[in-house]
Amino acid sequence: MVKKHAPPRSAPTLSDVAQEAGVSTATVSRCLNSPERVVESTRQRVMAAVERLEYTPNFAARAMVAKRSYTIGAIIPTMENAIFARGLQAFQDALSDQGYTLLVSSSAYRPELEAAQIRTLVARGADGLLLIGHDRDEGIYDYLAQHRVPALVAWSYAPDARSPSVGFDNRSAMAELAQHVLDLGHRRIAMISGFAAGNDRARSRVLGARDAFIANGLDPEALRVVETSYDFEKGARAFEEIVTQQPDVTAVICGNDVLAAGALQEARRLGIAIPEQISVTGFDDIELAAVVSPALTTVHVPHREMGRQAAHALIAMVAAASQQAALPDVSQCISTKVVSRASLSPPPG
Amino acid sequence: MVKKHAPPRSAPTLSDVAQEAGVSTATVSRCLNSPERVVESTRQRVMAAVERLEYTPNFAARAMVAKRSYTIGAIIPTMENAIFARGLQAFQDALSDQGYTLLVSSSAYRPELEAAQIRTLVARGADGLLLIGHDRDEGIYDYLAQHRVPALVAWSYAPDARSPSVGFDNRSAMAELAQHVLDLGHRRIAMISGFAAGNDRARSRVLGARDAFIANGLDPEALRVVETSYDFEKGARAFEEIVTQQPDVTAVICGNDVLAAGALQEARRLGIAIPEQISVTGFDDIELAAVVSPALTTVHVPHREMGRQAAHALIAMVAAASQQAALPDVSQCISTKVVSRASLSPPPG
DNA sequence: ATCGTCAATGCAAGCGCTTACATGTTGATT
DNA sequence: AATCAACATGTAAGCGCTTGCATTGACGAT
Repeated sequence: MVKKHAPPRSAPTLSDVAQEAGVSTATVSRCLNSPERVVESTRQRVMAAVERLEYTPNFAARAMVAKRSYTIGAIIPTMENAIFARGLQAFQDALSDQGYTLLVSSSAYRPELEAAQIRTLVARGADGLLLIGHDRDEGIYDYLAQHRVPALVAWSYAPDARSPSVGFDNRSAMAELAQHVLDLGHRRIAMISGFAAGNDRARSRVLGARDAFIANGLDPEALRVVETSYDFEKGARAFEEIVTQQPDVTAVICGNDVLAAGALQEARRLGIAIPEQISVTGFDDIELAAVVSPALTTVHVPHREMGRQAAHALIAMVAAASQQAALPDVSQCISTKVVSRASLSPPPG
Repeated sequence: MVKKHAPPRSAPTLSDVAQEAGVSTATVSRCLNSPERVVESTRQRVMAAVERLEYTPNFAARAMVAKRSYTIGAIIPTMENAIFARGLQAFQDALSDQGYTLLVSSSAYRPELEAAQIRTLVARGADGLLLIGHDRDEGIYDYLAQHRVPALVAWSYAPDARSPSVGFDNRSAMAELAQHVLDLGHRRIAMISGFAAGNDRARSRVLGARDAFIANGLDPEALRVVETSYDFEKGARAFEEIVTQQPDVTAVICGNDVLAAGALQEARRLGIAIPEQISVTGFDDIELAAVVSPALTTVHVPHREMGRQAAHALIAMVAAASQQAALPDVSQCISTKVVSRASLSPPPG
């Protein structure tokens, strides 16, 4: 007779544990979810059975009945560069602490992809969503509202937008940085910006720079802006374009550190001394900013702090939503500050 | 009399659709999952109802009965720096193309955290897991086997390890780079490595460097190794330690580009010219490597390619597992190559 | 006309869990 | 000793879906 293997025991279920411990499934469930409701002695017996069987509750089943998945979705424009990485890491850490899991997607800065991913995440039962920036189709907010999935916007603070946000004021942050540039005496300034379409952060930063021009009695249109995608290489190309077409610029304000690093690299290639001939500034203060040479003068954004706050805010929203309560006001403006490093100095001459 | 709102219609279910279309739930389910099994006319009626109600299947319910979640979990040591970002992005893109969603966690290089996260992801019903490196407790592999969750290791190739892997040969890649260093005439060499404990990649890289020493008839113990965590600042400190204690070194091999960038920064601070006084090398070839100055000589790892391949491999494993089939052999060694840039030159003198 | 066949559809079980409600125990109170 | 909280535990319904099996009816063959 052929020796029978033990049937490939598939994952133990609640009732396996119940049987093993000699109690009902309800008791096991209670041990796991509200241990105070079951008496010490039973609990120990149950827990022992749980250990012995290496039981782990089936998530789908739990989510189905609880109508909560303890999952948060995040859709970021890209995972490739470090812009969102640090903040997202902090976001995830804070989430884990509260027993939530993170589902991430990246949209490659493409609105239609983002919309599709939002639907996917909602269909997957995400309890809440983290979105970057405010700029998106109204219909998406309707969809979210209808499905009762709270969404929080990060990386951009806008108190009266459709969604609450935990972020910073891109516009005034950039205005402050531009003011530094102007204070040093620069007047022929160009800006390399991320594409403005569908990106309120990029747009606000340009507006901020122009604000500073206005505040100094200058024509804001004198700020030449080159738009491109957030990419080293693109930053380099934009810088090249600027110095070719406008050889007299003395400062180039970049929409973020990645673009600025690209500009620096191109400058080196072209033999342009930074900051002696041209000053360059960044935005975000990712690690890169301090490592390139010359180190970048940039706007420091406390990404970790923002990520953590965003997690708490979103969890609060989810909790409120699950009790049908009114959404709490969780919006928060995280403050930024300009950090001065070597890449910015007075104009030559 | 108070005007009643329509009851906050919660998400429509299969049976809502069935009723709307005048068919049974089974038919609706079939329309959605195997449309060829239902006749054209009925299908149209059902689809119309689906549209009208804006029905989206409940994911948890589906996952529960199908025992498939179309979710892949990935646990990476950190999201903070760009080491894993690019590969993970490619991994995610490939996954999305196949209808899978990615669940990510980061373990902060802490084994116990990683173990906990593996359990969480399995409990969450991940169909498969992407893990970085081979080094972990045997028990984890047992756990995974018992739960029938296929796991693929990436960033490290080891054909006879417990798990299949899609990665590169850290050891020989580093040996090749070290050979370049030796070829230039360097003999007093130090290495800044990531912590070796629990990190086979870090260990292999050190071994690789020693291999090159041996191949050149040198004492492998002559390679002084400083271990630290993968962090700019730590790289800087380690570099400082090395040049203080061994002022005669002419080359510092770093375990990755982040450490190397830290070393570069510290060298600048100390007024040490790279590569004139000391050469520095990295590993990974993340974008950073080309942007710092001097640009880093490093080992180029095709992260995107690796991510994509890993996704396909893992999906194949999941498919096999779900049909109880034997796991296909998906292991793959991705080839790397040394890229020479300015940070490495012959020793002074 | 009768029967068999097969495609289309319906019926109903059950996935693993939570929870309202029912039942059983205990000990304090009178 | 009888009564009754108050609490511990069990019973069982059902969450939304898929799927094996039963049923129906149309059609061609006899």
